[in-house]
Amino acid sequence: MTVQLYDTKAQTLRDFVPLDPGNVTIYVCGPTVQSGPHIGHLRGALSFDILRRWLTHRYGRVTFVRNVTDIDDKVLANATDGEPWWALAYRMELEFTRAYTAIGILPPTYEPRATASIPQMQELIRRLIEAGHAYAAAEGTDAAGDVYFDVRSWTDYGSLTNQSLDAMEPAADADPRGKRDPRDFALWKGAKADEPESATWASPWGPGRPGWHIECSAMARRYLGAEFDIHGGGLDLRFPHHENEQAQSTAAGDGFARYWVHNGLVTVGAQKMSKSLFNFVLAEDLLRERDPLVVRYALAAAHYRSSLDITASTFDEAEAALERIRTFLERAIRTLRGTEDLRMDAAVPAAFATALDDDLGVPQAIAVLHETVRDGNSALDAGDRDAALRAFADVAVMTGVLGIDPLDPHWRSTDASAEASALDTLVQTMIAQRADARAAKDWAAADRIRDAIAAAGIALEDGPDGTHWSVADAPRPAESN
RNA sequence: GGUGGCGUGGCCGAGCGGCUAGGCACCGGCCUGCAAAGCCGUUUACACGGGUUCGAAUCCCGUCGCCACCUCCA
Repeated sequence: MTVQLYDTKAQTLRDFVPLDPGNVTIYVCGPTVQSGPHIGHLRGALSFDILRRWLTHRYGRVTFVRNVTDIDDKVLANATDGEPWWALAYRMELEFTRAYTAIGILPPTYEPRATASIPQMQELIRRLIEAGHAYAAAEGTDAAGDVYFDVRSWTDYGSLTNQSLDAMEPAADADPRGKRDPRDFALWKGAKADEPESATWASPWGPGRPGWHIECSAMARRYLGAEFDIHGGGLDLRFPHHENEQAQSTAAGDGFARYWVHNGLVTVGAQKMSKSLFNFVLAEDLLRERDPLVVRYALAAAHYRSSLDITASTFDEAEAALERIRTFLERAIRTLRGTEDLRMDAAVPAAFATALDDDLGVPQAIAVLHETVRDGNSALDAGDRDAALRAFADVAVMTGVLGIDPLDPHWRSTDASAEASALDTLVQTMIAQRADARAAKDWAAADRIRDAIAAAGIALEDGPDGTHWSVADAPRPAESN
């Protein structure tokens, strides 16, 4: 009954034992807000959203931190045409939030911006220098003002990704820039003449800005403490980012992350997305074309550690599977209407819990979900109200945990209750006319009415309890909130 | 060169030594005025070659192919 997680550092499945079972702590690397979100960002954030939901289900309380990297080389480089870097960063941050929200990713407990924790970063650097694991570049070199982490001083360096310094690809001799070792990385970057003053902070080592890696170390410590349970991020962040984070924090004396969890990458045509290959799928485009719930389902359906290849039918299949779930829920509600506590507070089915406990086995959990849907449909066919009610409650609680409940108001397109009501009246009238035609065995007239309704994108279903309609192919706005 | 991962039926995608994963698609049946939805059933597997075992998709060895990281990247 314990949760197991694959720890990428240990390279094995480990029993998850939180420091404090009353408050599980998770830090996930958030986006560098240099440009808009793509489907890979969504997949990564979604993986940890589901992990967070499941651990919340298991432990009751999870403190979940996902940062915003709003100062970085790329942010400065991408700010052009008179737009200040900080304006770009905020504009992109809003895009990320919008996309995350659209697919039902819950807001983090805290969402710190890097620029709001500069003192904490400086403090960490100060401790590293004091401990002899960091040094300021020599005066007079073109690296003056920089502070570097001394990788040779920390024998544990490389332990996260199982690499030895000597085996690493030699950094093409390179310009040592006053480094003791070419692999030493910047903790603090001295201000450059061509960089805006607004991106410069005073420090004991002169004006400058923090290096990328120190940002996460400092924010994790600030919001979760010197030691916390889970550190997450994309597989591509393992090296150098996470390796460096771990080196900094542990060299400074912090316990840091106890479990490292990494999500697999999204590929398109079996290749990693890259701008040079023109195979980038931007969240904005995707969410304009697809129901956000379908996007969520499709991105969640594969195991979080496997790479997910996007093909032409990826989202069509997700949509069909969701439709099956939705149809069952709606059918059950119609049939079981009047039953007390339709959405009873059911515990999740054991098989479902077992699947998620096993390294967040969402694919198997979804298999349990679909089996329950089938059982529920069978029960409805057989008129077994108790069994149907049980299945309904199970499906509701399972889709709730996964955040894919089709009936959740979150997925409803913009408030259209008045329109929906008007439409219902209209369609009900036509259904009644069709019923008359059918009663008179005037099949031609009945089919004409059904065709007319179908032309409007509305599907009819004849059941023992009457005819029901649903919008067959609902276009949804990109922003549902 | 170093460190990891992957190769399952028409497609997606589980599987961690023996018992049907699941979804989509296809075909047959039930239901229906016809459909739709739903239910039942059938079909197509484990890259290749060895080995271990009573038994392997699952463990071991080898071969081939693919991917990621070692440089900014979820």
